[in-house]
Amino acid sequence: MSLLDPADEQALFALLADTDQPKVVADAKGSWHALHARGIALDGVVADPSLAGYLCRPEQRSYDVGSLAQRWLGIDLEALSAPQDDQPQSAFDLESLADDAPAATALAAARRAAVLLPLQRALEEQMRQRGVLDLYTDLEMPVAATLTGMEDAGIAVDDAVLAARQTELDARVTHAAEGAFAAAGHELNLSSPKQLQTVLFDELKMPKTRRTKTGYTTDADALASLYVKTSHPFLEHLLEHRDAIKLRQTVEGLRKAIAPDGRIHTTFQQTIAATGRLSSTDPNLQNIPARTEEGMRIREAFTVGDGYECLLTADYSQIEMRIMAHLSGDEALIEAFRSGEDLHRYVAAMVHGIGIDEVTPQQRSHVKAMSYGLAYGLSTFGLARQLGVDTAEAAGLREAYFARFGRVHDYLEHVVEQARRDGWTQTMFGRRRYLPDLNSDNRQRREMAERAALNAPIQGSAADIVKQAMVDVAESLTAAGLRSRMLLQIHDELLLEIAPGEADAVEELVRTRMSGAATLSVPLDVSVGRGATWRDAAH
DNA sequence: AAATGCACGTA
DNA sequence: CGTACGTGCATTTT
Repeated sequence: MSLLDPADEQALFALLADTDQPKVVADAKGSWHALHARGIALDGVVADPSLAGYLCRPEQRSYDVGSLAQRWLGIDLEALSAPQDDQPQSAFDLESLADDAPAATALAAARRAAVLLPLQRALEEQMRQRGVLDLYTDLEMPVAATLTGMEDAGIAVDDAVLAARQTELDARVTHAAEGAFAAAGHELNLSSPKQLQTVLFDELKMPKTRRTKTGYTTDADALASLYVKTSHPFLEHLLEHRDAIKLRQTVEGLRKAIAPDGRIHTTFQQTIAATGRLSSTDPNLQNIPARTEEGMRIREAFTVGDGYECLLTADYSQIEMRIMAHLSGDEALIEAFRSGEDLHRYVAAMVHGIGIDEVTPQQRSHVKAMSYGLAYGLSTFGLARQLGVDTAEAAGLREAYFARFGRVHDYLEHVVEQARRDGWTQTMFGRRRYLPDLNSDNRQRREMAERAALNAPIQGSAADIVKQAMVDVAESLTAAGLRSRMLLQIHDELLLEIAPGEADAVEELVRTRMSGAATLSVPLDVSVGRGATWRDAAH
């Protein structure tokens, strides 16, 4: 039986022949644009990133052709393909298809290829029905092309800097381990939660911490609170060891990832995050340390490459809060952004009914935590824990906050309510997230889905806007004939490599395109920095 | 060898 | 008892 009718076969051949036309496919690894990156247009359009979790079986988040074919065409590719040791990972993995590959292998590959065109039709129809076809063609497809360029460019890394950091961290790890062993009275594996629990709770008789599935937590927060209670030197050394060993493994991973061209080429995943964000792997360049001095010294290793003038970072200020102001339509919060005052001081002044000059640093930081917690569905209990105050005080803060910013509260409730009714949430650009657990009988699952529901439109709209900005920036760079290029996206930040003499023009262009990527009822502020290293640029 | 759990880095 | 990720290690399961 042929899976392909003659018309499909002809269309497939046309598709294969047209190498200029960008084609995106979900291959066996869930990697979208990899094929496009290599200039191999051997595939059809089969998936859309915003369809995570419902084009495939709900419990499954991958987009492999097999499961898509199963769900949308009722074709079981596995059953059609005889198991083969040398079966390629996907139909498009041409290099693994040796000339003398067994006929059955070639047949299996052909079947996977053959299914693509009907699958493309089925999925496009789904996207059309769900109102996300434009999102796919006008945003995700251009983003895929942009990502290809960013991956190919990579970012220059100074291995000498990393080597120096590694030597320092080796010493810190050794020293901390020796101190910990002395304090414990014996050696142990400091990376083993199990062994740590024995030492902390059995040998040293410390008070029990929060429970995990397998025992008691030894996370940094818990260790810090144990240190407050016991002042035991073992805890100091352990925390120091944790910190140093984590940084060391980050540095080691980065060094291993340096390509022969002296640059690191990450892979951006476009179809993983349920909210529409990108993710970064091999290595993950979206979680390079930034908050501590030691972390910033790792960022010093990311440098401007030969033939370029500097790095430029551009990030959105408080983009999620701005989206919340826009989506909720809360006039007070909108005014807070329009005022040009320090946001958190302004909000704190409103919450406490005092003048902006009377806001204490602690009031500001508490209100800041509250504001950020809102978008995550932070509970009163969680807020209290984070601020180190009792739940009554946290509840009071929450009440005062919503007394001034009531529309925010109403909006968040409305989002969840509508999601429960529709089964999905929606971003500003129409990206959906399906949340079947909103009607779960299991309270924990249901409440987790509720937090996800109120977060998804906010995080997801931010992702939409940044993606739009990326497409616009890339288009403007090309249109202006500039040689500067985008290298990384870190959720609300873009990092570019600036060609000689282009810095001012690119900064202007990036500011314009980023702040104009969407029109909100509050301005989209962008802050820009330049420097020879990532650290220096991030100012 | 593969899966799971914990811990921790980023936005 | 705060969302979204990726990675490495230890440990358990297959």
